[in-house]
Amino acid sequence: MKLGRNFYDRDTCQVARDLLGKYLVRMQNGVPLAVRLTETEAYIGRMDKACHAYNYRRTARTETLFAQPGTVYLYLIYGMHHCLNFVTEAQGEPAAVLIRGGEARAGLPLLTRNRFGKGPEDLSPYQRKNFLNGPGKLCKALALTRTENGTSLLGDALFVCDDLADVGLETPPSDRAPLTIRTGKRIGIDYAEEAVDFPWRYYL
DNA sequence: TTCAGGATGTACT
DNA sequence: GTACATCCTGAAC
Repeated sequence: MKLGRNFYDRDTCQVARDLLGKYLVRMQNGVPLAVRLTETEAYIGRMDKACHAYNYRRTARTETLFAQPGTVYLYLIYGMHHCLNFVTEAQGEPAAVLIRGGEARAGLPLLTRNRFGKGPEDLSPYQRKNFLNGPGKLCKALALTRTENGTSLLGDALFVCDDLADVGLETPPSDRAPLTIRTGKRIGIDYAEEAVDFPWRYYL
């Protein structure tokens, strides 16, 4: 079923871990796009120098991080890529999970069209391999931009669910195998001093 | 397969 | 003015 507010209203690392293997569903013009989540990272403002809202820093950009759990935090990075995050913990606690990677499960033709401007059958092996393995790539394939910043994950346009049957699709049996969750240091935050070593990256 | 370097716009100092 | 929770390309191996 669709994950509710209570799922996001928890410890951020726990949410990041629990999101692995779940399905992110995005409705684009009535077409369901579904991605199985395989890589996430936790960011916690109260003590994490890698977080945009470190030490409760409140600006126009970080305002979304203080919103209710289950809110979408979407920003532009390096002038050209978007990063999708799910706000966690109680309202007023700036924290979120960055969605770093996934695997396509539904809506493949539209996903590849968004990402590469062509159909699945026309992808090169390199494009197949590097399809959704990065936060910017995932946003491009799902057609997510800052327009979605501040929107809710509890609605019908963008949400996460346990099972593809919730969207009228079939969950592949291989997705039901037990998950092996790995952890490691987060990517691309070399500036974050002691937080560089926090093992807050989770992946299958 | 790996690596270096460039693209590009916004937030914040 | 500087830094940035990234991605792509082309060259070398």
